[in-house]
Amino acid sequence: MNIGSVAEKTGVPAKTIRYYEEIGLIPPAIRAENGYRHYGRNDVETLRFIQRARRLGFSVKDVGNLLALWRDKKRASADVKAFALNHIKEVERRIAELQSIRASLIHLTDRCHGDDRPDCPILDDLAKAVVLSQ
Amino acid sequence: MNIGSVAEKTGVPAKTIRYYEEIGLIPPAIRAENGYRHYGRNDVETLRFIQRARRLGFSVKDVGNLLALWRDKKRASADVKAFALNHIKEVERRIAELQSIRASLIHLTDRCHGDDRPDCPILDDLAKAVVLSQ
DNA sequence: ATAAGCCTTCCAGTTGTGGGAATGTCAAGA
DNA sequence: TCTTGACATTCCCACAACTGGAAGGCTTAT
Repeated sequence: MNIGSVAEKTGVPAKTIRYYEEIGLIPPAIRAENGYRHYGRNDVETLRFIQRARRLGFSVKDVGNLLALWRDKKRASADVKAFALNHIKEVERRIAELQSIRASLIHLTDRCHGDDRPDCPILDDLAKAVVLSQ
Repeated sequence: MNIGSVAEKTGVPAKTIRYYEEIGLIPPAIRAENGYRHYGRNDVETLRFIQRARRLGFSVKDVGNLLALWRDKKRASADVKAFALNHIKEVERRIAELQSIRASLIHLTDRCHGDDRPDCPILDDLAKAVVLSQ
């Protein structure tokens, strides 16, 4: 299978597959006579794994660790779980931060009448005050 | 005031102030005889504005637009409000995405017993299945 | 004189791709 | 057979928003 077919099957763009190879996330592909990269089923499976983990917000580096755990058939499931729980904590931190930002923004916009007049508490507060800060 | 004092007063690192100048977010600072950048109260105020807007998740480009709105004393408050509401929508999209990711991760970890045994639904699902997908 | 603590510019690295150029290869149709 | 289109290759640049570091200049105090 050429890189284009793999890209189609996995949803990972060809360019990204080459990048993953370059940074060592996946091993170098076997080359055909013409120099084209050649892939098999395992490669597709691996790239799907990577794609799903990426969609779950794991960094590429994290995905590397997950792949290592995946390949190590003897690791304790506790290790994997700890890793995932850690990532959940990180996601929750980001959610909390965004929610705090959202609250501040809503506070600002609520007090802005939003008509033709120029005075606007949003900019006033950005300029002068601390907005809903701790 | 030298760049270091401004950095201290505003919380924006000196390096970042130079960067903002370079990309045109703030105008080039006046230089003293010795080539040092020199700042006044307005500059501090502007950088505080920028800092607050950045903390509210506005991109640097967005901050540029906010600064323009801020300086244009005659713009309608509706313009500013629309801008902010738009940003709220964007923040809410990001929150929703993260919450969906979080739900998937929790679904995975809940089914992983997390002990010494090697079998782990987290990796199994990443490898084989579509996780809580639409 | 020298040391510390500022300041300056410039260059490179970060994360995870995407775009595009220049070039090579393959399969199919006129 | 020649050409055309759709692939593939490598290489380098760009993005966002900084951050770090090197190499050097200025100021002030000791």
